[in-house]
Amino acid sequence: MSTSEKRDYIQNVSYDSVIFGFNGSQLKILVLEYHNTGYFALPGGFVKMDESLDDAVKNGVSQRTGLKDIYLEQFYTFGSLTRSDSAIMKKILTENNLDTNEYGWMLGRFISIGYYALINYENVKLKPDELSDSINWYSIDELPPLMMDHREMVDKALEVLRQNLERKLVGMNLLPVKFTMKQLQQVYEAILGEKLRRTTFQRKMLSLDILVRHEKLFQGKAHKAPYLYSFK
Amino acid sequence: MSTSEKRDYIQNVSYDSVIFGFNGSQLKILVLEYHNTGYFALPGGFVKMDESLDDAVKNGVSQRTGLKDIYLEQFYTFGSLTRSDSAIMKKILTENNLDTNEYGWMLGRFISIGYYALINYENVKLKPDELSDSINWYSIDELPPLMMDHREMVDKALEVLRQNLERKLVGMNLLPVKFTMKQLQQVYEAILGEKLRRTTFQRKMLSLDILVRHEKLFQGKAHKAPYLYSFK
DNA sequence: GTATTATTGTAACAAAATGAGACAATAGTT
DNA sequence: AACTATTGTCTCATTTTGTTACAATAATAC
Repeated sequence: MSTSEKRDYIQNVSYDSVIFGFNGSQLKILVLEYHNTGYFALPGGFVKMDESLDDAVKNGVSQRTGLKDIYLEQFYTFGSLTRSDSAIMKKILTENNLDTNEYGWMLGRFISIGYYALINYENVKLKPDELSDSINWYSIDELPPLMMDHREMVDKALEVLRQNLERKLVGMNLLPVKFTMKQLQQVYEAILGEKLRRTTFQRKMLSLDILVRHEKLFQGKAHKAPYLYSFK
Repeated sequence: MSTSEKRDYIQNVSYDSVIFGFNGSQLKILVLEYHNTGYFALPGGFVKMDESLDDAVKNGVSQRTGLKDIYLEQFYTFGSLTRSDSAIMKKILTENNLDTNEYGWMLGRFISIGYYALINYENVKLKPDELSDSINWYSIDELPPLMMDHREMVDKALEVLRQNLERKLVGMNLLPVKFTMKQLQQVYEAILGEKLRRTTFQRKMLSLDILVRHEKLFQGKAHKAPYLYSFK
């Protein structure tokens, strides 16, 4: 980044992303850790003056995951005065040997737009950015302490995701193209945080008329092989 | 406004509000018209550097309606590049004899956070601001053409309001404290845009255990008087 | 007073959706 | 060939919702 870049971005506006993936049994999100600070945070970024908000988020999430065509939903905009913390940002800059004059604009108050992404866990190639040590998957019930209001963001993202689960088709973004009914049920259970009845779930899904049944999946187990399905 | 105020506001960020009221039969929203321009718009404003987003909206809506303790919900943040239109803003400034140098910051690209408000129609005392001719109620199905993306905002606000109708209690904000079952049903019908079955609606509402039944309301009509209810 | 009218509150039954359990089919193992 | 665990579907019970019916009024008309 160069000094001129300050003017390229909308001032005091950022975005943060809650990137959901599903490893087959648990719902996970991506969390990064800033160099030498112990600060864990959601992947975020800024919006260029000549770039739409959606594109800014899309590009940012793509860079970090190596994926294109990411399913994104805006879930809330965080605008309280107390959410920004200049001391935390200062430490992040200092530990990364960045000039706090040049990057002083990062210390101000930010309104941040939250997006969640649903991605296929297995296709991801994680790429830390310049400021961060690492970016890793964490189970949503085993998150490290997140800086500032990022924990609140995760909770809100999950709340909105749960609400959208009934209205929008979610599974297709977290699963491979072909999946078993059990896998689909596990996605629902992971998002809702509760067990569902197998027979009721299957009846419901089939009655929605959104699935195509394919060949069976032989898993080498000593029981009946399940069918594979895909979304219409 | 003075020149110094430019620095008091977050640049390139605005809010817009969809203020819903219910006149007894129709759902209405507040729309203002800018002086000498023919431009109809949603009430909006900017966010001061030392003010939370929620407070900015709360204050703005309060000033225009004369109400306190307004029920507000954030519904979406609009961040496309094409949504801002400097020609329209310029005309608004010119027709109000405002210097386009001093107020040039209003011509730029804005990310706008949408909130909807639910208020008791009857308590409102409307106050146009300095830039606008008038502020008036319009039925949601008889809106004038709105400038920029404000029509899209109304549609999105209504969509989110409908979704929230099942989850959150909405009637209390659009009705007087005590109301009849019929009035409550009319609010639901106005929001959902469809007729509901009287008996089913009544049974549902009573079974939710959220209403208190009070005395009857004698309307001077030749039929059984309905009970008044309030929310618990 | 008494019949009339329109609306309200609730009951009764039908239809649909969901919960819960049972069971046959079956892919691999013993 | 018997056994095991899981899947797909069926059945019946329970709950929720749709629909109709009807008694209980508050004012009006006579």
